[in-house]
Amino acid sequence: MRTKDDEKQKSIKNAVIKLILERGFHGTSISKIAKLAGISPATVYIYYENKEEMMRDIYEEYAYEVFEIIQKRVTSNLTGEQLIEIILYEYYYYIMRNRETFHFTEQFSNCPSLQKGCNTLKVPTSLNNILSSYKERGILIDYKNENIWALLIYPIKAIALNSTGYEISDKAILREMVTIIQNSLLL
Amino acid sequence: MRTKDDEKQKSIKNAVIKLILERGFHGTSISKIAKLAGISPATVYIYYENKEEMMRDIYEEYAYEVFEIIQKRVTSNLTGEQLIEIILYEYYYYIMRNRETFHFTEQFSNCPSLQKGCNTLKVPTSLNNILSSYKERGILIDYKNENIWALLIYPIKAIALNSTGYEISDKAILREMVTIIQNSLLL
Amino acid sequence: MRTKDDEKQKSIKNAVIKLILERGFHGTSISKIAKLAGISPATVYIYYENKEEMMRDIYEEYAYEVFEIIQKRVTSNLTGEQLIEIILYEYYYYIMRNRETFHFTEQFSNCPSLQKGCNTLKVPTSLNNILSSYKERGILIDYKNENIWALLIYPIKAIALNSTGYEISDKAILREMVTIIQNSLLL
Amino acid sequence: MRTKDDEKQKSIKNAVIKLILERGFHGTSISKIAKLAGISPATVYIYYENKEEMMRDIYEEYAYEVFEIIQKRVTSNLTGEQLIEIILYEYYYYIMRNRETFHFTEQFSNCPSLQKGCNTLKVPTSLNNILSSYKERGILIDYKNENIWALLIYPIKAIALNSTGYEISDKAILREMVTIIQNSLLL
DNA sequence: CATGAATGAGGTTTCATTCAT
DNA sequence: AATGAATGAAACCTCATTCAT
Repeated sequence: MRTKDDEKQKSIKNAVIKLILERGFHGTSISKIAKLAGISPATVYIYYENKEEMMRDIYEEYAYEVFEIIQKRVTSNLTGEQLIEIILYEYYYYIMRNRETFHFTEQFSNCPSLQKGCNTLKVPTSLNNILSSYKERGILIDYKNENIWALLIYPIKAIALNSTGYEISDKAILREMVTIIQNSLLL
Repeated sequence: MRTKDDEKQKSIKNAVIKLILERGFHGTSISKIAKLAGISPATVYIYYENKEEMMRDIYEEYAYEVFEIIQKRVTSNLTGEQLIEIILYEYYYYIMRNRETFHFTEQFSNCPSLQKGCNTLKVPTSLNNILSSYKERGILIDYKNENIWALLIYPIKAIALNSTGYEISDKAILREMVTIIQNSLLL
Repeated sequence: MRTKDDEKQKSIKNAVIKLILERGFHGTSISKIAKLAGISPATVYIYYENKEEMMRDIYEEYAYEVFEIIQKRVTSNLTGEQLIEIILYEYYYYIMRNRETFHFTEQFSNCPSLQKGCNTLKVPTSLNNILSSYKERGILIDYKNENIWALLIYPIKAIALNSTGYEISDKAILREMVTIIQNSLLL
Repeated sequence: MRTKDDEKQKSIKNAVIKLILERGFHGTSISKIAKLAGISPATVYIYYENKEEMMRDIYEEYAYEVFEIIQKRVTSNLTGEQLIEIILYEYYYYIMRNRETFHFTEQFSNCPSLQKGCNTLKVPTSLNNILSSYKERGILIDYKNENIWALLIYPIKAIALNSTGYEISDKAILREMVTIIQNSLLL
């Protein structure tokens, strides 16, 4: 028998992300995915039980990616300023480097019918542990974690999505935002 | 008859928003809309040229609504604290009161194919003028407007979307967020 | 608006019966039906909610037809011999005249998955009343109705389905069967 | 290995019959059969050339089973009453014991496309010989064999298929039917 | 012998839109 | 203006079968 082809699954994923970005969810059909991936529509169903499961699987693969990246760059011996700077920069440049997958996950998390049965995105515990450690050491103000993450992530999303494309002004905005967040969260 | 028409158009809009929330974009078809609105599919095409135009029209009607509401509550004789508190509270409770239309517009603004030909959401000039006025009077720190709005709006979105449903903890989170934003934006 | 076309519905029914007879249930697809009826597959769904409902509807239309025909020919002033002769002959020639619809209904009643939700065929009350009347008058032996119908109908089915096509021998067989049944059911 | 093969083929057959009963012909696919039989779809094609041949093979295996059973129980030294009683009872209880295979064969024999190339069911010669023997001895009335079999088999089918499930009334109906048939066929 | 991967063909159904009244 | 009928195109998915191991 033939063995399952990782390349093939990868090309399905790429096709999904490309199409979602270009044409949105409705506009991304199995046959279009298959055509772009260079396989038969029927083959998709060897790798995924149905369209919904396929979307969820790909979503969950990418949804946590950014947190994993951040996690790798963050350690407990950073200053508070460094901690915030790294998180914000990493998040910002992740979006810029991965506009496609980022848009994909954003669309997904705004579509209630797709999210059904799909764990809503949670910040990994280990990252919350780091926050706790900085709070205990009196570096980070003792705000609720929900609010801290809302401040670390969402404003960055806003400026990344509205990015002008002019590198100089983008950098200035990001630079300023880092300062604002540092001032608001550090003692 | 003028009245009749307006009623019909209104019932189309309501049907669209209800269906989008319940079943997402795919899952919202002309015939379902027509059935829910109590009219014939063909009648939809008397009011809108096609589906896309219909969606865009409804989107634009609701996208600015929240800013209009905020604008009405904001005047130049508020203290900085009041200004920020009002914007944040109004935005938060708008989302809570209008989850349906809010989700609709959020989905829309994340779907590239729908947004085509549809002005991306911009904060109205009058609101930017108010920011300028507070900056000039030395009340608001002179950050870039992009960043100020990113801070006034996006963290609130985050906490509104993650709302637990328990009023007490929701209120505490919101209360704290207001304080944080006040501290970070006011001199 | 266009009005629903009875001709169209009739041609759908004919197509269904023809195809079922030629190729069985599996082998009778909506698109084949539509092609044979000269309409679009989508149009079928204007007349029937889905395939199952379509099949059931057509089945129920024809399943009772034979009983209606028998009913019209049967009155209470017949002798016992005449009663049985008429029922058997009518049933036999109905099958011969309507092989297509008969086969259709037979297949249907043997397919458990199709019958689900479809009243199993029952002999109409009025016919049962006639049996009762003949029993009360001491013409028909007082057997259970289930058994009487099993004898009036099923052996005829057998010989109609195995019909050789040679009219002379077919007639002789039928003639003999009438005698047998008369002898077994009449006092 | 011989044993292994036979087991596999048997498990295919069981899967087919189970699925046919549960979900009808359409609804019984090679892959479902394979899954239920615990083998690969491709393996089915080692045992059968294609789906049609598989169905026919299984049909022919079971179609004659009931006659074989009857044959074993019938000998020439029975009285006429016993002969008829035994045939009717054996047939009835065969259906009750083997509803699955019985339904399978019934469906098959009503589906023209499946029957193609498949000998239509004929009563085995040896059983016809027995009828002849009883006729010659003046026990059985000299009706045509077609009619005798139509009376021995088809009314029983009717009452077995309409079985109420209440053993007492079922038994009474069967008991009565035996008497009727005995009276109508015996001198 | 046995397998899971692969697929073209086709299944049922819904879609956005137009037609005829 | 308003409608239900009508439809070509396309949606998702399964099928019987073959391929490569």
